[in-house]
Amino acid sequence: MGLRETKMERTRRFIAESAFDLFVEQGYDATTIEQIAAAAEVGTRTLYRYYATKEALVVSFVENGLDAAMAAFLAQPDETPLSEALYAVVDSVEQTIGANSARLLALYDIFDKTTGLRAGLADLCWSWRQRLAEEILRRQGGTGDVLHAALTAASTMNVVEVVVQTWTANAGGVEVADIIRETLELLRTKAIPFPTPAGWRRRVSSARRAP
Amino acid sequence: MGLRETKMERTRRFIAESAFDLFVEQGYDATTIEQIAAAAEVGTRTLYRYYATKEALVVSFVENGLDAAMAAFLAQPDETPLSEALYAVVDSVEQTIGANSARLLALYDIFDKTTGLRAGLADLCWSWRQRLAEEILRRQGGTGDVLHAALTAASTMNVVEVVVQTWTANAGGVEVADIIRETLELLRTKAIPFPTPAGWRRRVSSARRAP
DNA sequence: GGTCATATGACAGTGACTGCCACATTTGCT
DNA sequence: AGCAAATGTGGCAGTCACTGTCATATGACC
Repeated sequence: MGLRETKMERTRRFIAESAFDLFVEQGYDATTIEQIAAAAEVGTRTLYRYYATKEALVVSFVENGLDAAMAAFLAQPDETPLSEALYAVVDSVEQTIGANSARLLALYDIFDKTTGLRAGLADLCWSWRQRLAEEILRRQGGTGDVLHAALTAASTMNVVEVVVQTWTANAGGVEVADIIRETLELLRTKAIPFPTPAGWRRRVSSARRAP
Repeated sequence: MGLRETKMERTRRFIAESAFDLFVEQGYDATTIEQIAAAAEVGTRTLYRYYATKEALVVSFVENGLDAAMAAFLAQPDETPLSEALYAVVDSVEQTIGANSARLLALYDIFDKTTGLRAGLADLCWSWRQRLAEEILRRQGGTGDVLHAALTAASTMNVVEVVVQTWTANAGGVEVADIIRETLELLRTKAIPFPTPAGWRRRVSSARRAP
């Protein structure tokens, strides 16, 4: 790697770091781009070449975590059952949280103190879910059902979101591993009720008793 | 209802209407707030009292649909099985789409032509999911599992999102009712694989074979 | 060491959004 | 009807995120 790229990587990190510190210290809204640029010792125009928006400065941290999770999923060989490959995602999230718990708590504190920041996070989850759906479909060799892939991706993402949310709601006082175990246990033992039109209930339940 | 409120309601509607027309005509980004205010015959300052942000002008349409869906859910008596009450949500969405299909297609066209608008939509879905989870929990008399309620809400929302997305992806060429039927059929017949650690596979599958 | 590519930063400008204040309209009371 | 309080309206000035442009500086390659 050339000197140039090394330097840029360092500035990139330094900018996010400075921004994060300022956000923690005086809040997201109260912090201007100019202040961040000054703290990071770059011009505002340069800052914008590294991070397209102010939001991106915060979201990038979560983005890194999700990228790691996606990588963990893609690293699974195609022979592994899908459910295990999906577990790699959850596992990666656990590791990420475990490795940066203090930082992440501060991060999520910024998130819910600032209405409007959540939108960026929600959007990130959304596009990530899209990508996961595509990967699941590709993994099944294109023979799979698009709808089914979308639902699978969405439901995995739900697990991640619920886990993270539960963890932050408890201010990190509960082990992530425990939350994950509990959530997956719940999914295994207690069916999630899905929408069912009134008329079909009898037919369905009798069909289920009939093999 | 007083004269004042009637008038305000009308302006509110007129503003959104004018904004929508302009967005369709010349694109979201290319339309300024001043133009919208001019078209709606109000001052910009007044416009902001009705819609807090430019984004809200677009999102409000979806918000109305989701509000109707929530109302449909809340209208279900507590005795109805949860799965049927959740169906009321899906059903409401179907009705909304059926009643405004042309308008909604134009709306979603704006959404995916404009990067950054999606965030508002994603956030709306997110907060709506939260509300649904709370209502599910309350419906079960507080005895229910928070995690389970969250997962149920999320998975219902997934159905809605997948249905709407499939419908817009087909540019309205497929009946919403068919998409819904197919999606629910899929959920009924084909289990969604959830994350499972590698070691547990045998134990689980053998447990399942042992009634 | 010279040259080319590319990163930087300053400047001016646009547009979303806000606080403030004077003005107009509705409402409620007599 | 008429007055007063409450509340909606709109203009103006100002802040701040963000962008296009261009001169300058700096690492990369020969």
